[in-house]
Amino acid sequence: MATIKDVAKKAGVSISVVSKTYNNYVDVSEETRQRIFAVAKELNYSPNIVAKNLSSKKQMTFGLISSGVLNDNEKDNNAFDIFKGVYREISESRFELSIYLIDSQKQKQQSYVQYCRERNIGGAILQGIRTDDQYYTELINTDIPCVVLDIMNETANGMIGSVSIDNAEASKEMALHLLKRNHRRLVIMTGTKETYVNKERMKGLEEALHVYGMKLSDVDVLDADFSEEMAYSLTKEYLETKQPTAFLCFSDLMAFGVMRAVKEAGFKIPEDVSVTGFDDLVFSGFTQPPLTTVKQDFVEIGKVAAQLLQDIKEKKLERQHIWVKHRLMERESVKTLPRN
Amino acid sequence: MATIKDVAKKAGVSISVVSKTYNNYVDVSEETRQRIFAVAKELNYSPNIVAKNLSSKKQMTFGLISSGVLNDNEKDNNAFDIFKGVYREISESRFELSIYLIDSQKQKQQSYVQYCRERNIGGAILQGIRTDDQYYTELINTDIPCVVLDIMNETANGMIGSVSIDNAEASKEMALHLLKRNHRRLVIMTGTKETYVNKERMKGLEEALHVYGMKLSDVDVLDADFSEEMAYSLTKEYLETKQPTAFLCFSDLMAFGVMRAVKEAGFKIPEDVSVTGFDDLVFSGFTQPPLTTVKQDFVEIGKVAAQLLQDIKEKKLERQHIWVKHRLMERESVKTLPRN
DNA sequence: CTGTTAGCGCGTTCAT
DNA sequence: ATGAACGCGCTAACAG
Repeated sequence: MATIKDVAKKAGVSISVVSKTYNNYVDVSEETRQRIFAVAKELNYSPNIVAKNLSSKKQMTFGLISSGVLNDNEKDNNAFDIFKGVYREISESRFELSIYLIDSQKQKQQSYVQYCRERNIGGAILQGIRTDDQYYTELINTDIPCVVLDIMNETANGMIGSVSIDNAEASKEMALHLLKRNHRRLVIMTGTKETYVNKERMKGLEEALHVYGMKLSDVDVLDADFSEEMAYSLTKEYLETKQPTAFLCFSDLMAFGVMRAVKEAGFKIPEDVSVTGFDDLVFSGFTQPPLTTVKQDFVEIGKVAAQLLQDIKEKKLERQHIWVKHRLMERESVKTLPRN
Repeated sequence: MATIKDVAKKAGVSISVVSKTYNNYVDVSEETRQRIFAVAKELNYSPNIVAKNLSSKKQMTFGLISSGVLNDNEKDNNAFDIFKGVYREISESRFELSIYLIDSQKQKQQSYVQYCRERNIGGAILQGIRTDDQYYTELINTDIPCVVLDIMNETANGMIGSVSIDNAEASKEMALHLLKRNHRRLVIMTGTKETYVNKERMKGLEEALHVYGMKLSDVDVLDADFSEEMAYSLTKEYLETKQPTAFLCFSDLMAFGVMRAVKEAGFKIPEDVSVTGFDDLVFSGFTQPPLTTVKQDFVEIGKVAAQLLQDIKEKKLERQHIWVKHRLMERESVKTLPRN
């Protein structure tokens, strides 16, 4: 492959002139500029990014540190959609994208900071990372700009941004959706308690209940840790003694488990029991019946995260947290009950 | 971040000794070796991959050039699974992985060769690339080792490997599966004619027909270009005049389209019409009825491709093409007909 | 406008 | 067993 040296020699100039024309310096005569590009084309030259990266102390690559892409449930394509959004955005910028996928099964993972340092990564997007992850803490305490997803950063570090939908609001809307349709005997299938999203969704739920003069203690809360299987067995057990009118689930995956258990218990959805989800996975439009849920636009979330990271990197940061809009997808898993 | 220089200074040695200990040279005394690692740990040092890449003329990164990840049908996660397999394998090796996703919508894409050169990429895995892609031809004619998926390389270039299931055999098995169950009025829903996989599947089909004393002209062939929608409309139209006993589809996506059209035409699957697919998408286990299809293990394909690429790179290549085994997934979309 | 020089962080001879 | 010196391909002052 042709190097900058080859181009310089053939064009009869020094390498610095070549470098300058490629980096849009103004002090290169239009004539030599043209000549250099002509020679470059002839030699099939294009600058080596690796060398460029090392030489200019500028950092030109961003990292996407993501858990959940590798070992997620096969029906769960969220992490993948985020990846798509990030990739699209970054590929249209002048940055490179490096991917670091965490396999939560495997213990031996590398420090995120080390990962970034080794690759001269100038900023990272974190997805599916738990706040109690030691490497997470290590990373956000460095000067490496970060954008975190589904975590509200409590850190004072100005280089941290975050992106998510308004989980509390979305959850409130969904609860209201059920309440408005006269559902009162509700079961809430929640996810991992400690997570930011779960806390937010609980908050929204409480607000909705409050509107109807109810409290959290007026509904049953089952903790299924965002797991389809756990939701399935909890529901199965629950239905042996009680019969609620609706299950409000904090994820579609859990809703799938609930639906399965409800059907196996001999109930019809939504005639006997209503079910709602959260996320809007591809699957959710094809369940029987199609699932009413909150749509999160993960591709958009990824895209926005990548934009925010660039903004932070270029110091033109305006806000710390960006809300991506969600949407209530009304399908056929919810029945309107007669007013009692 | 600490550099090799810092470590050298603190350990009281020259940088070359540090470099050597990190690169497993034998001529470093065990004592200084230990000391260097101790200092490195203290300084939180780890070698800069970018610099390493530039300095050693060895190429340490592989590229995954993939079409279909970005703009594929949302139900189609094949490209993603391949990505997973490749990532897993590469991340356990000493190589880095660079991703290059092709958006077939956008015209302005960069030459694959240029992509590789700029990043000092030492080998590439190509997926979802068409053989009539000009950049494809350009790339495989260089000395850059490549592994192509679902393409049988016709090139003489020894640096090219390929991985796929045995499409002909799989197709034959599926056709036999139908024939054995006394289906004779068959409709074959084929994909893009020019593709390698389609040709192979046709070949297998013909072999199966031959076993039963039939020829290709004894069945109806509909070309749906691997598109769900096209399969849908072709089926719809077809069913207005004819009534076959089974549709053999060259992809699950097309099978979905067929199933929809069949149902809309008032037929039951599999009671009135049987349908089979190819790929085994996540969705296929959840259609009504669950789809009988050929499972391709895409994660495995990705993994094998990455292994093969490493082998080629390290010159210990044994074979050019590796077959990954497929599996016939017998579910509920095929009925056994009474013998006629 | 153009060229010279000095690195970036590291690997690799070649002496010692 | 260790170190000095050179270079990978490029950017970035600084001179001219």
